[in-house]
Amino acid sequence: MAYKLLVVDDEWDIVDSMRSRLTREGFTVTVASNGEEALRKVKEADPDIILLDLTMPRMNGFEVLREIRSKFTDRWRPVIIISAQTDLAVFKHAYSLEADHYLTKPCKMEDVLRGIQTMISLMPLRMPSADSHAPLPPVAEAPALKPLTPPVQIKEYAFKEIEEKWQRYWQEHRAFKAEISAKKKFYCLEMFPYPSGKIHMGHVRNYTIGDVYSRYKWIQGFSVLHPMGFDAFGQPAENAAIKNKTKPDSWTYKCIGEMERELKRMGLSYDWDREVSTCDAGYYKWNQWIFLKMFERGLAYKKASSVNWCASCATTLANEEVVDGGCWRCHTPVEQKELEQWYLKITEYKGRLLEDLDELSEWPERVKAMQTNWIGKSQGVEIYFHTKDDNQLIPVFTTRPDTIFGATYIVLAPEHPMVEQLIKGRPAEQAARAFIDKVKKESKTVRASAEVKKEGVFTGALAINPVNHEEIPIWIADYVLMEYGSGAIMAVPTHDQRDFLFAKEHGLSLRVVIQPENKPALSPETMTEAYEGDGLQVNSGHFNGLHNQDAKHKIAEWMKQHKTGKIQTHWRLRDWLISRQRYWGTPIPIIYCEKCGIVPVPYEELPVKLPSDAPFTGEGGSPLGKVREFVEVKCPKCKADARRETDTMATFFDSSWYFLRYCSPQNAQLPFDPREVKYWMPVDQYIGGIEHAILHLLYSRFFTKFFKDLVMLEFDEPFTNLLTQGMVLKDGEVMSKSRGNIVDPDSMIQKYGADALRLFMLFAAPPETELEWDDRGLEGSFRFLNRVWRIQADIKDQVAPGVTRALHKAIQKITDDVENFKFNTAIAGMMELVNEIYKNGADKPIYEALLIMLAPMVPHFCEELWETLGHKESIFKAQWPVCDPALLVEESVEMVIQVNGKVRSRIVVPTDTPAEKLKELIIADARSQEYLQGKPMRKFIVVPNKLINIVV
RNA sequence: GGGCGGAUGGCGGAAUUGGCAUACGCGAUAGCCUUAGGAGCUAUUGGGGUAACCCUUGGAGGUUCAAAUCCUCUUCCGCCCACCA
Repeated sequence: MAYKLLVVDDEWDIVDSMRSRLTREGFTVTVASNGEEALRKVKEADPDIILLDLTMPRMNGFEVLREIRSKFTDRWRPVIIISAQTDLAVFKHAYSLEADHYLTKPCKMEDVLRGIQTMISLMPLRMPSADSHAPLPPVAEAPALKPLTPPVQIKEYAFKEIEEKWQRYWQEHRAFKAEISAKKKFYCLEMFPYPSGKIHMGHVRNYTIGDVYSRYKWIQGFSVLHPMGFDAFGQPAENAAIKNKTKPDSWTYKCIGEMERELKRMGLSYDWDREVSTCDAGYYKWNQWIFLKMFERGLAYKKASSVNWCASCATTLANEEVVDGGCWRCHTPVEQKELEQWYLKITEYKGRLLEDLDELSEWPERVKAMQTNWIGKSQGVEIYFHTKDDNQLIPVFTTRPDTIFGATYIVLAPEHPMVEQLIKGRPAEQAARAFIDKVKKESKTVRASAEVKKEGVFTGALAINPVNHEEIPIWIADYVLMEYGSGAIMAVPTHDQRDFLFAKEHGLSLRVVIQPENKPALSPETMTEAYEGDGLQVNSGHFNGLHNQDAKHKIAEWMKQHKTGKIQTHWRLRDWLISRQRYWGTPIPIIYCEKCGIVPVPYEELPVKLPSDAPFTGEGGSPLGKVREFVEVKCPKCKADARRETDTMATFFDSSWYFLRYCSPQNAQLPFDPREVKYWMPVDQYIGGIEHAILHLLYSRFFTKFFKDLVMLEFDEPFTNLLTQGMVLKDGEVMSKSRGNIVDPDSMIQKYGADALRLFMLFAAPPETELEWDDRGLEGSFRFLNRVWRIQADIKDQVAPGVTRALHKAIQKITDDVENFKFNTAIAGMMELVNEIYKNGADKPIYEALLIMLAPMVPHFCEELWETLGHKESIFKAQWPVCDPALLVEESVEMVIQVNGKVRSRIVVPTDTPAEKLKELIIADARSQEYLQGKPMRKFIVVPNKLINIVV
């Protein structure tokens, strides 16, 4: 039986070593690093023996022991105290609390094991006795525990001091100040964070990747712009305001401060002088400026649309705030409410947004595919159906005009404007109205998520199919959306799965109009699902026999001629709703006047500032609407009493142009200085999560094109290269609070230093793929740094030529890998070089070259060693090592000899030995001959300096 | 349902794009060393077999002198979008 041990100590390294050693001895080991955790673990893991340290923060060992003795009395649980306390009073007190054994730190592992063995041997003798349930006898007051001298510095390099030292150095020397110069520029940008106050592993990964690349560019001699800022508007600040009675601005700035500190502890090479926060009036002023420019050009406009509305909170809800059809805060059922809202006419740029994707050769294909789908250009035909009774037009959009002869009914969305007149006075009116009301009540999310079941009602009206003049019924169904196409479809149940299901459900007729080739013929009676593939036209009048792909065009053409339809391009992209009925965002700079209507705030009055004293109750609509001084204004045109817009902008607006603001963050005349932008833009490398593949990137592209149209920019696309980094997982799952599997970056920095953390993040996986968090892996990175650290103690004057060759091979590989973001293999290359150095030694130039290549990844560490080696300037002023191809050439190579594709032998030959010579050598090679056995060679294939394959 | 991407040792991942599968790291095993312990150093580590040798990149087939890589079929997984007409 494996005994279960619980080891409790606040010193992580002791706990860890005990765990590994005791596990090796065959025990099941649970660990805890503080008293509270220990008690929880006693309950969960039910340990047989407990090893307990006395001095721990918050709850000391005495208290833990007391708790264990009073709460866990079901059986005897030996407790071994392992403590550095040598005071007799402490010793006595521990025993008075029924400790079973006391070991003084530092102690030998053998003593620990012996102690455990003794406890095990005693176990059968010590059953729970009656008096163990009795309350503990009163004991003398616990003696004070002496604070322990901190454990000896076990780290071989003092990362803490080193990291602080160099962070200070970079700050004081403005080491990463971006400046316009004659040098080639490089703009490296990572998506700026929402200032939640704490960084998470995703940030660490994102920013480390960007940091390595920009530091690499620094060393390469580029003029680098590497800025950081905060996407600081948004709901969490408002929620915090309601909950904690704070103000959104002070809460946000506090979070920014905390986040900044954490980012700085990562040692990131930002030009902090260019920091931007979108909630600064100096920033959002330009949001308003841009909005007005768009308004002038008719790109910002107002239109009614339905929103999720909570009647009890009197507020709008984002889709994410609708939980099970109810308000996330008060669970009141969510309704759809029509509100006048501001939109941006992004659809005006749809063609350019689609076409210019071709320019983006360095973007991941999948991001481009996602954008293409989002814009959703599709070619089709708008077919004109008419009602039978009063000849009213019902246009219907389809991408499958080839199936028109199979249309056996048409379906309107419940919101379709013609529904009312169609049902009026018909027998089905009652049922139809009930159905429409039911659908209207459902929020969009509910309606979209309702799977499979397709509900609908017959209007009682008929329509005429324009190609064959057939009379077909008009239905209303929830599976047709008003937002897409014309809000009406022709239904072809045989060739569209949704129509098929609906027709079967409601007993509507089916007709096959496309027969697949080389497959059994379809018939409506036997079909179990729609056939959506290609085939030959049947039941299609004079189009019979055509392939449906040809018929598509012929039928469209025919309808155009007979004016029964028109060829139409349809786009999925909608205009962008930017109104938010919230406080913590950019106020939309608009004034409503009874006489003059919608009046823009004059430019010279910008910014329209957020009032700082808005009330936060979470109820009764936007807090802005309750601030009289804000709402009540004079009309800029006629000076009459007027009302200010209380909606604010969606935060996506803020982030659609921040990369331009970084070029001249202080500029008071314009959103960005054209001279600076001309030098720095476009962004050479953009790095961020895939979750922004659609909206943020699309909006940024839209803004860029808009600025180009204002002649403020000369380029079409803002981001030349895009890298979408993968997520950080723990145990195969995304790290999240709800899963409780968060690993806090800051605590890892405490333990191993920022450099080790950075190194691990880069080494564990390529940037694009998911990264599985692994404590052990981080330790491995830390170990590697220590290995490199120790080389300094043993630098040779001369080394074997093999080491120099290894260096140059490494330079070639690492340079190529870093350039292409293959950091994991770049680090593997460095590890190989270090292994070589451990075998054969290194001289100073080799060590220095290694440090320079390592510097972008572990900057503090390399700066420190660089200084130790006697350099006065930062390592980032050094030259990136260059590979000398002449040194790569080896005099001899080992070649693999294959016989019939299987490795049978190897020979060492001079480099570039010709094939003829190789043949001779093989005839002389005994091992090869064994396999050839005098059989004639049919083929003799040579891959130079690598491999020979002989076919017999 | 549509689109994109995956599947390689006990684990994270390599493989110059068709040329020695498993680099590098983690974990594991043994030894050395010294320390209370950790750390460090050295060696071994895909599976089977005493060995020669055989097998192995989710599965089945194919192309090729040669396949993780190309082709066909198939299974499973992940992400994004989606009653999109």
